[in-house]
Formats: sequence, structure tokens, C-alpha cells
Amino acid sequence: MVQAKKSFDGFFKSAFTVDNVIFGFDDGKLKVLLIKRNEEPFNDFWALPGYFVQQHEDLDAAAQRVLRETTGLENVYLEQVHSFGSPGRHDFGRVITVAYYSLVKVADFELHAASIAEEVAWHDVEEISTLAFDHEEIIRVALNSLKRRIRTQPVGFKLLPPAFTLTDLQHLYEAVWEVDLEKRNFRKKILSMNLLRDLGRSQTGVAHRPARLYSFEENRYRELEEEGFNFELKEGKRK
Amino acid sequence: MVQAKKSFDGFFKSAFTVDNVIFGFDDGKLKVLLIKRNEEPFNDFWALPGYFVQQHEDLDAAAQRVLRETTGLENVYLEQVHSFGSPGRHDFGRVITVAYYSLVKVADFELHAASIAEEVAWHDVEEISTLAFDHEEIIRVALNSLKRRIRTQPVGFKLLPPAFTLTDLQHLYEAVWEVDLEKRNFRKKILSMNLLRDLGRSQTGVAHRPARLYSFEENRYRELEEEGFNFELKEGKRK
DNA sequence: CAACATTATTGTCCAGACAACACTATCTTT
DNA sequence: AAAGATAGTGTTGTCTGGACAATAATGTTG
Repeated sequence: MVQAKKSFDGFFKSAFTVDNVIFGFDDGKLKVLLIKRNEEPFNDFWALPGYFVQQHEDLDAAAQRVLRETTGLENVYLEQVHSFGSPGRHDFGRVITVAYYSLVKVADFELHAASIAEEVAWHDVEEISTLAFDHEEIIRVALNSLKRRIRTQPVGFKLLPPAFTLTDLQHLYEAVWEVDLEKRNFRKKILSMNLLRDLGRSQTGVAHRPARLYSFEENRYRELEEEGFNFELKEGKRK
Repeated sequence: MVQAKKSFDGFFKSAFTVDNVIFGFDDGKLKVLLIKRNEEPFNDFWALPGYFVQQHEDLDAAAQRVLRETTGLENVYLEQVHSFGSPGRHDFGRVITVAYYSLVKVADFELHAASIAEEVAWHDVEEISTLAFDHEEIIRVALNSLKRRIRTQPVGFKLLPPAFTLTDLQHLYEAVWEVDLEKRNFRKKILSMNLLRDLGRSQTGVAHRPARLYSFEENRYRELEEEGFNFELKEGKRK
């Protein structure tokens, strides 16, 4: 077997990285977490939090580690989206990157720039300028995936704080899909799914009628799913 | 930059491969194209048609090339599904594989085993035995992707010959989803989409009333899609 | 404290989509 | 010509989605 391996040596000259597209929702806008690199190539450019995978490290584990080391985020559920491997995408040689994405509540995390990051910050998805490598493309692909996914999986709740209003939820969908949704129909649909717990509390200190607060019942969803329930929302018409 | 590169040399010791999951539909059953390997590791095992990517080759192009070299299939539309990279998945070192999948018409292609394949054949998805590497898992992931995809994209037609009957189409959906569908409702739904051209011909030589033949109008679909049409079928209940 | 500004909350009606359901038609085989 | 096999078709009831506007609760302002 060691002899057999000999002739394959030419293939073992590549590297791979993981890159994380972390979406958050704040101030009515969809955000993505970026780091400012302090390492070549693309020194001083904004980039996705990503880095090389270690020789004996699992891909998923590497994504978690790199995210933690560059931004301080821990225990984030990451899902693989796509791999990118154009021959010229990295100056140092052939590097394939496996992209992951996630949804988090912005308020839940304190950001700590470290490792190759000299700065970490949330950026409006709408206003992303020139990024390192092919990271703009990676974000585009991840965003498409997100748009499809929130239609049929109740993942949107991961972007909201534990107690949220129905209007918050609606704004989230409107931001991701770039559509306007009809208030009454949206509420009817969401409430009919029985996935929300009415917390019996309301907003306070707002200069208008305070809205009721709800939380997402993860367990209830799991039960219903077992019984064949399918979460599904429609996008309606474009803005 | 060359100096900078130095310290990264340790990362450039990996290889990557592409593996293709090619689905076909024949005899009322969903099939997948496998090769019998004539190379270590896993010599003589059935495996997905895949191989190492060249140093300066694009991933998508590599998938096409490898598929052609091992099975003779050409001009197949391949779509990336997922990457697999457990540290122990390949005996020769760290190897990540990028999996692609496709749907083809079984009758359209003549199979030619070559390169590392000593045999090529269609296998029932239901009856796959022990495969090389983690290829069983790859097929599982690709199959899940297919199930979701045929619901909202008219890709199922790629598995059928140019002229097919509505019953063929229904059987295809039933096979992929493992459900029973109601004949009248299925036909109504499909025909109402205006995506099929009635060829005016019928089956011949069958021992029963011959069925009308249809073809899929790709162009019509593109038009409708522009206008905001969404292809969508429901899965109904499990068998 | 009264008027105002602001957002929350709620129900009806209509149209289109979907699910359930059974009989007749056409061809080959015997 | 009878039997066997699959193709083809229509109605009805129920559910879901979409359009649509008036009233309620709070903080702010004058």
C-alpha cells in the first residue's frame, strides 16, 4: 500500500480552508459577520472568518474552531453550503474552501477579534464592498441557500432573541426575501402552526401600543414534525 | 509574498477528489451509476465514478472529465451537493471529496468502463451493498437532495426519455419519494402547468390501452419562470 | 389632560388549490 | 369474443391564501 501511494504523491499538494458565513438580524436588517484580516494575502481586507483546516481535523470541527478563534463565537450550529475551488482563487497555491453558514442572534455574542482578525464586525448584507478572495460570491451562494431554507424550516427563529414580537418575525422574513408581506395573513399563518408560545408579556417603553411577546417552541416543532407536519411559508410578491 | 508562503507549506499536503452520483430511472426504479474499481484502495469494490482533481483544474470541469474517463458519459449537467472530508476516509492521506450529482436518461448513454473502472453498471438505489470509501453516505446525501429538488424544479424530466407517458412520470415521483400518488390529481396538476407537449402519438405494442406520449417543453418552462411561475408538487402521504 | 402620533390587533369574503373518489375506453392475448 | 391490463376522465367538498380597514393601547406633545 505504501508503494501504491508513491505514484499519488503529485496529488497531495493542495490545502483546504473553511469559511463561515454567519448571518444575524439587527435593526431590521440582515447582517453578516466579517473580520478584517491582518495577514497576507488580502491583508487589511474584510473577509469571511475562515482559515486552513488542520491535517487531522474534521471539516465541521475546523469550521467551529476557526470561527471561535477569529471571532469568539462558540457553540454555533454550522451547516455546510458549498465548496469553492477555482484554480486561481488563492495566491499561495491550490486552495479549496468549504463554506459553512449559520444564523445567530446578534445580541447573544460578544465579538472578540483574534488570530488573523484585527477587527470583527457585523455588516449589512446589502452594503458589502470588496472582500478578500471570492468571499462575495460565497456570501451570495449562502444567502440564496438561506432564502430557500427559511421557507421550509423554522430556522428564522435563530436570528431573533428568545422573546420577540410577530412584527419582528415578519420583518425578518421581509428582510431576507426582500418582499412585503401582508400583516394579517402572515400572523394568521404563523399562529396557526402552533409553534409559538404566548409569553403573556408585552413590550415596554415603546411609544405606541406595546406588542405581545412570543417565544419559539422548539420541542413542539419536533413533535409536530414527527407527526408529518411541514413548516412552510410563501414568499408572495417581490417588493 | 513568497516568504509569507513559506510558513504555510505545512497546509499544502492534502488532495481532493470529485465523486459523481448519477441517478437514472429505469424499469420503474431509481438507479445509480457505479464503477467497479481496479485500483487500490478498495480494489474490486463498487464505487462512485470519481478521481483526483488535477492541480490546475476547476472542480466542475474535473467532475465532468472524471465522469467521462471512467464511464464514457459526456455532456452531463452536474451539480455540486456536498463535500466530505473525515480525516480517516482515505488510506493514502488527507483527501477531501467534492460530491456532484446528476440525473440522466438511462437509454441515452452507452457505458464504457475505462481508467480506474473495470466495469460500469446501473444499480438499484434500494439495493446497494458495501461500497468503497464513504460512498454509501454520499449517495444518501445526494438522494435527499434529489427528493427535495424534484419537488420544486422540473428536473425529473431529465430522468425520462424524450417521449414519456404521464404514468411514467408519476412512477418516477413515486419511486424517488417512496409514496403513492393519486392518478387523477397528479395528472391534473402536471397538465395544468402547461409544461408538456402532447406529441399526438401513443405507445405501441402494449397489451392494454396505449398511453399518450408527451415531451417536456424546456423553453416553455423558462418563459413561465421569467413570469414568476413556480414549479411545485406535493409529496402527499408516505407509502 | 386632551389631542396626536404610532404601531398592534383582529375577521370576513372570495377564489383557487387540493383530496377523495369510480367508471368507461382501448388495446393485446387467448 | 371474453378476459386481462392499463389509460383516461369530472365532480364535489374542504382547505388555504389573498385582499382588505377599523379599533385598541401606549407614549408624546401642546
